[in-house]
Amino acid sequence: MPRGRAARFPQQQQAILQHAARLFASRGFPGTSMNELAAAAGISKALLYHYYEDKYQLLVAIAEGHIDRLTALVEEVHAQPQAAEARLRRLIARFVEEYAHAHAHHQVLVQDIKYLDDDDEQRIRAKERTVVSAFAQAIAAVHPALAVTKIEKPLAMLFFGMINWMFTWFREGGALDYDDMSRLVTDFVIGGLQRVEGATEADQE
Amino acid sequence: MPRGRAARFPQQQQAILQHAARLFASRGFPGTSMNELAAAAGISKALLYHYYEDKYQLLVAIAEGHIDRLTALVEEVHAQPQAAEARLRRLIARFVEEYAHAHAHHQVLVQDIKYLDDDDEQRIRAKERTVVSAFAQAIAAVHPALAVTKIEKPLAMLFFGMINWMFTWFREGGALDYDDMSRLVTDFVIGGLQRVEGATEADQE
DNA sequence: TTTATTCTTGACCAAACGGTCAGTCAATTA
DNA sequence: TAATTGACTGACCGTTTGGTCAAGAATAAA
Repeated sequence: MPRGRAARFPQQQQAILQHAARLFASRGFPGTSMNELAAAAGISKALLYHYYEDKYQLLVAIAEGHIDRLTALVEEVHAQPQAAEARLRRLIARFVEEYAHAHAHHQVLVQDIKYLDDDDEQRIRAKERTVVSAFAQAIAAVHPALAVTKIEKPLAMLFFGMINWMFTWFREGGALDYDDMSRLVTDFVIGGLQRVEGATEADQE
Repeated sequence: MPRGRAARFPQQQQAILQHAARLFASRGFPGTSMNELAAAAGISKALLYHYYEDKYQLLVAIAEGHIDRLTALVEEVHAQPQAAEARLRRLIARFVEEYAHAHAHHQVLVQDIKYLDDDDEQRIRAKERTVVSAFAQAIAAVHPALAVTKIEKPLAMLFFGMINWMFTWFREGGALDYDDMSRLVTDFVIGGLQRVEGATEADQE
């Protein structure tokens, strides 16, 4: 006698999340009202609450979904057997690619994470840390000297700064495309790491 | 028979702006209420409106004040006669220093600029562009080949990404201090630029 | 001392907020 | 086909929002 959920339910939920990500990204979490979101999704506000418990759960779903995809990406690259520098290059290229694809979700992850409860924030930051660690490890594999002075993580963070910020100013259709950017960032990082390695070795003498 | 403004007026205005910058930085512009700000400043909400016309003017004052200081900083370094690489190093060091000093104001400039009216946003973004251009120029002075392919500005933006992001993760008291960070960033950038110069020259052959 | 003005506040306002609710309608299944 | 539930909405709720206002206290110039 019951009646199951409609087959469209997950798609509709996903569509709402997509609109939410775009709005949160451009107007911020507190700056986005549920009325705006309902209008953007083309449904009533009440129906919004049929698909998500409340506004906050949307934020959690966006942030957690994105960091989980990044984690999966790291593991995917890690699983492929290849030389250290090739792996670092591949990692950088795949991240630029993923950020370009999930622009809004990524912006929400970096800019609206502060609106999470302590519990949720800590859980998601922990996942972020594993991603950063994987990057730091990939860096240390190319330049073992950097791990000696324990600056692989700060260097990984400098890299994340570059590409997080990239999507606030980079617009496709200009002189450079994503491939150019990916190559530019990769060369910049590889060169920067070499130089820092040289400088730290000089310091230790 | 009149009565001038109290001598404390500008200081009080400045103190309020300081509290506003800290709150906007940590909770976002739409996420900060005037009640919270009044409480943080230790005054009534009504008195807040004696010192500032409305909430929006606080945002403008924070953003514009900060970008004006950065502009002044660029001109100060530009006025000193010195070699190209020394000037770039000096510029980077002074920026890291200034960001460290005006942490909250800077965060507001980068994260809450989107809440400005079109007019104000355009005016402030124009000022930002002059700062970026100055950096791009300093980069091109060290590596003229980069200007040929017109990638000095993207490279300058990669640099800004590094240091903008830096203040979301870097905390004094750890293994590295600001001087270490400044040196690390500088070496990283100098090395990265060299490598990119080499790569672009190879592309052109 | 008078007088004009600033400094300061608690009480207040309309609008917008996140969220709820009663109820309509359509689909599923027994 | 009758019962049950999911999909969906407009009207509504209490609270908080940015902002105002009348009025008192403090203060400096005349």
